[in-house]
Amino acid sequence: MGRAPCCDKANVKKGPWSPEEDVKLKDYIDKYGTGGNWIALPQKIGLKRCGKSCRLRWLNYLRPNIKHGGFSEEEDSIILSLYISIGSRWSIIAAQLPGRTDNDIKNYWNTKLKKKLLGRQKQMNRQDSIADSTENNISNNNNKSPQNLSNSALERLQLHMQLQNLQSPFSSFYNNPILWPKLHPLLQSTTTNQNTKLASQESFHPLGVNVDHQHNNTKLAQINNGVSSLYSENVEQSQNPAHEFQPNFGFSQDLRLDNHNMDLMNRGVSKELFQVGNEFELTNGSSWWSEEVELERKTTSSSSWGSASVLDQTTEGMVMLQDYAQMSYHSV
DNA sequence: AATTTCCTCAACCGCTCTAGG
DNA sequence: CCCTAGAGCGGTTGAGGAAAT
Repeated sequence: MGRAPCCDKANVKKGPWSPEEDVKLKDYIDKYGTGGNWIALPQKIGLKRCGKSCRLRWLNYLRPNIKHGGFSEEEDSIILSLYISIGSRWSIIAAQLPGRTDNDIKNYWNTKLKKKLLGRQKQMNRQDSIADSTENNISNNNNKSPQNLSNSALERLQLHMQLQNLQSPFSSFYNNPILWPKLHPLLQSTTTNQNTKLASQESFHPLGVNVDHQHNNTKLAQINNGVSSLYSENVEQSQNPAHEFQPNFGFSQDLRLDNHNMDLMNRGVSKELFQVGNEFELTNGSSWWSEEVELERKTTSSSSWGSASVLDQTTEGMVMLQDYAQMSYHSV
């Protein structure tokens, strides 16, 4: 007993779209819109296609103002930063890049950008192994990751590692993966803040390109309109009476958000998060930070290391979450 | 020139989420 | 509340082209 198919597979055409099909679909949507019902749409137009297929074709290819290929370095930066912060939430990442589709970004990441980065990481690793083979052995043994660590999370950790290595190659914490999962993120934050400050003092671009910081900061600041300020202001403020804003590298805080949201997810309340101005509020009226403290009090540790969760659902047209991205390239 | 291997990206699959009855 | 249909999303696949042998 499986799930009922969304359409009659036998009478549905699959595979690449012909130009005629494209024209039919585009003309219809241009004139009448989707009508809010993709499933019914192909029948109205006389297309032997699944509604989902029509939707995908429209969103990824036929929709106006779609850009294909030719990602700029700025786009690379944004993708990388958001990937590190929130993982493979392609639709959210795509929302930050006008004209780009989630599918496009996903493909670009999987086929090019990731390799570009990991290529640099291999270079770094080779240098490291010459410099310190002992430490690497320990590290390799410890790299046998917990099975509950998703690939996405691992990849993000790897990228963090790379960023940190490139910036601060001798940072023992980042070279010692065994430390990561064992520390509760809340505890981790105090440790990593030191590294964070250090790391953010130098200009850096993981792709090895020159970064126009001013430009990027402007762009990235636009992205940074939600959770990061939430986190930095609510949390850092509580820890730092002087309320000194520290641009941060994202590692610890990101993980804290992950854990927080994983906790909430596990409790089935994450859907109830809403963005209220610069802070999130639970529907019961308590701030998420107070909720976090409460959760922290109740739970001894959080074992979930799944991919990041970002608060993204709001009503139509509202752009959500976003941030996060305690962008890597901020210089102080 | 022929064959094999690698790479890219459009499209599909199956799952979760959401809204409406 | 519960159920269901449709929308949306992320992971995966495979056809076709490019590069290597």
